[in-house]
Amino acid sequence: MDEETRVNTVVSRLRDAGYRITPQRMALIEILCQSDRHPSAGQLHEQLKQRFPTTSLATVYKTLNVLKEVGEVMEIGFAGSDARYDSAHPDPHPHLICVQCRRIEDIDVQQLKPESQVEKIAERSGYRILSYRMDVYGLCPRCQQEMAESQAAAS
Amino acid sequence: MDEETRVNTVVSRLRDAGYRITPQRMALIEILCQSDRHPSAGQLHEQLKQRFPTTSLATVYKTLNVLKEVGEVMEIGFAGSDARYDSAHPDPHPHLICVQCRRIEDIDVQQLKPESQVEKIAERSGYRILSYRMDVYGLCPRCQQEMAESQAAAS
DNA sequence: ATAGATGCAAATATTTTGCCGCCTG
DNA sequence: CAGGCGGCAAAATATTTGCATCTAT
Repeated sequence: MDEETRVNTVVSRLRDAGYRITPQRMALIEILCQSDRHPSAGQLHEQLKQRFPTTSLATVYKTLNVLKEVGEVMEIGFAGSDARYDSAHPDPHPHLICVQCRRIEDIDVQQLKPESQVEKIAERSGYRILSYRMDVYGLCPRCQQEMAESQAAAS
Repeated sequence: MDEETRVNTVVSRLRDAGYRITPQRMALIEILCQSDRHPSAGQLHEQLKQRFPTTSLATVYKTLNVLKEVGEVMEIGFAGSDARYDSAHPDPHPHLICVQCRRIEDIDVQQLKPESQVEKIAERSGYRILSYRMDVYGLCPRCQQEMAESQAAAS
């Protein structure tokens, strides 16, 4: 799905749920769909202010909550850090997170099939499974290299 | 590993890292190892105050950070909510989380083998994988039943 | 026209930090 | 007895809420 189609999908979903499409919301949706990083509310606010300088952070949070409600953004929460948002790929999928530079990448689901495993869990636990989350933590190639270089310099 | 052994392991790890074993820390470690729930800092503080009424929440956080540092507690963070801690099972393992009552259960790793999948990710991404996290969200049997009953009453 | 949205500020919630007196090792 | 630790309060961070004004439908 290309970016424009994705934006239209989100807009329709909002409208159908009875929400208004304001310029600020429109802009936020576009920003969300453009970014393949996984921005925080603050980062989204910074970008939004470039187009609407008076926009408040509260509006960003309110809009994000609305988008969560209609299922068009996924929120990824971490302890001691702010939450990250992903609208380009609202369906559950695993993330690869660099513990050094905080970069968050999507993992190609082709590589990993958690769904079949999740079903097994449902059967044995009696839970009705709604979604899942999988994060893999590590050092990205860039940070590995930087650490190797700084170690070499120190010795 | 039984609870007493686990407590001793944590205590040794702290001592070896040069940290002191104070009565408050001892008590917190015991509380952590006893609970199979996944308590928050506030809940731990409540329990700790039963034995040491003057204990402050700051001390709980400081001790938890020390324990994280030596790798003897795992912190599980959520957006918009407080972090939960798990010392009984510090190795990475999946969690089953009820979105209604916030209960967090451990998933028997026998049911699920994320490690093999995680290795595949390492190969293809160039990341050095350090750990992973997997959460499955759903409704626990109890909450399913409660929802069914309240719906029946409403109709 | 009007229900709902924005933006500002203040409130909440969670976690961290500074400082001082106390206690463990 | 010395440096680390506990406790208190204040700060820092992240998110939500109240309210007056404005606007999309």
